This record gives sequence, C-alpha cells and structure tokens, in this order.
Amino acid sequence: MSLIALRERSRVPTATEIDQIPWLSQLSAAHQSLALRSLRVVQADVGEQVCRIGRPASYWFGVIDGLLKMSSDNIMGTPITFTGVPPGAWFGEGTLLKGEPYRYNIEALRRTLVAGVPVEVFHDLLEQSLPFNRFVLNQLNERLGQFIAAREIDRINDPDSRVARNLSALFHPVLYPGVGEVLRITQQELGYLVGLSRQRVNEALKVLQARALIRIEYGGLRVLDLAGLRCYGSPGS
DNA sequence: TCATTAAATTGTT
DNA sequence: AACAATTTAATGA
Repeated sequence: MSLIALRERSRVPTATEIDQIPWLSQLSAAHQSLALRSLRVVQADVGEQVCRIGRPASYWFGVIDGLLKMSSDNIMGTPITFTGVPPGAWFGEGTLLKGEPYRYNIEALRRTLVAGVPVEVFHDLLEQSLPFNRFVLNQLNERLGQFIAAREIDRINDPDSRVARNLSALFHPVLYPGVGEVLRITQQELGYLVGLSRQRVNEALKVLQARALIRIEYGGLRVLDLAGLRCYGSPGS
C-alpha cells in the first residue's frame, strides 16, 4: 500500500469543496480565512493510505467526497477494527491533541477527495476559536459512543444485524453531516467494511429493504428508518 | 439533445 | 467465483 504524498499532490480546494466542510461556517471570518489559507485537498485513489500507524501526526483530515476505511492494527498484526469514514467526517484530533503518532490506518475504499489542515493551524484554531473547540469537543464525545457501539457490533455474528448496525453508524448525523439520507456506497465496498462477501451483503440489504428500513439504489442506498437500523436484531425488536 | 458504447454495479447461481 | 442483467457515464454526431 502506498502512502499518499499530501505535500506534492495537494491543491487548493474549490468553493463547492469548501462547502462540504461542516465546521468552517461556524467560525468567525478571521478564523475562516486562517483555516482557508492552509487548507489543502488531495485525491486518494483506491487502496492508497491517507495516514499510517506510527507515522507522526501532521494533519487533521476530513473527507470531502468518497469513502475511507479506518482500520486499527492489533499487536498480533491482524487488522481488526474497521470503521467507515464517509463525507463530512473529520478525524485525527485525538492524536493531534496528544502529540502522538497516528494509531490507525486510513485507506481509500474508492477514489476519495481528502482535505487536510496542518497541525500548527489546528492548534492555533483550538487556542483562538471557541466555536472550533465546540466542534472538536462534540466530535470527541460522539465518537466515544461510536466506539462503544463498534465493540458490540464486533460480537454480533448474524450478518444481517452486522450490516444494519454498521449502516446506522455510517449515517450518524453529528459525526457525518455530509451523509444525507442517501449514502453513496456500493455493496462491494460495504462488504469490505463489514467483513462479508458482496453476495451476503446483497442478501442482508434485501432483508433490510423488506423490513422498510432502507431502500436499495444503484451505487448506494437510502435510509428510511435510522432508529430501526440502530436496534436491529436486539431484544427490543 | 440524442444515440451508441463502455464501464460500473447489481442480482443470481 | 462466475455470469447475465441493469444502470450510469462517456463519447460523438
């Protein structure tokens, strides 16, 4: 796997791309321009890594368009924990705050446009902007809940439930505001994410559609009942 | 704008 | 894993 070279391949984002950054509009004009001065975007091709475990954390990353996969290596060397990173998501603040190297790998599931803010600017904003602090704090808090849910998902062995829970995580409205009611993800990509074959994902999606939780669309799907997905397969339902 | 072709994605075995 | 059917994207008149 090749690590992406942000320094060389990056460019300045366009206006429409900037619109996909959820925290920018909450900042004061001065801080917006501070962020925009250093904001860069780069296109990651399938299989390319945005960041790698052990590398020094130099950027705060966000997804403009596309889909990334976050995988956390085990000590044994077997990659275990997977999480999807859809448009509107920003990540890395935890490691940036602690000044540690990255503790997970991020790789592109499909061609993805990634934005990056240098670590110095991230810290400047953290010191100077209250709205920025709110965003980061909220982000950390919400993600804590995500990880707890992820532990439970890993224990589930029923494929239909796994797919349902993973989908509900991807549609998280606070962490991933860029995801509307339609998520652009192919069944193949969902398979890589959940750890199932494409065929099995296809079966699971049809079950979920039959229960009116989602609607399958070409190259993606639409969520009809997010709450229903979230507790699918649990004793309550 | 429309018709044709290629590529991507899905449904099925 | 392989194949056919379907949808989208690209191309050119």
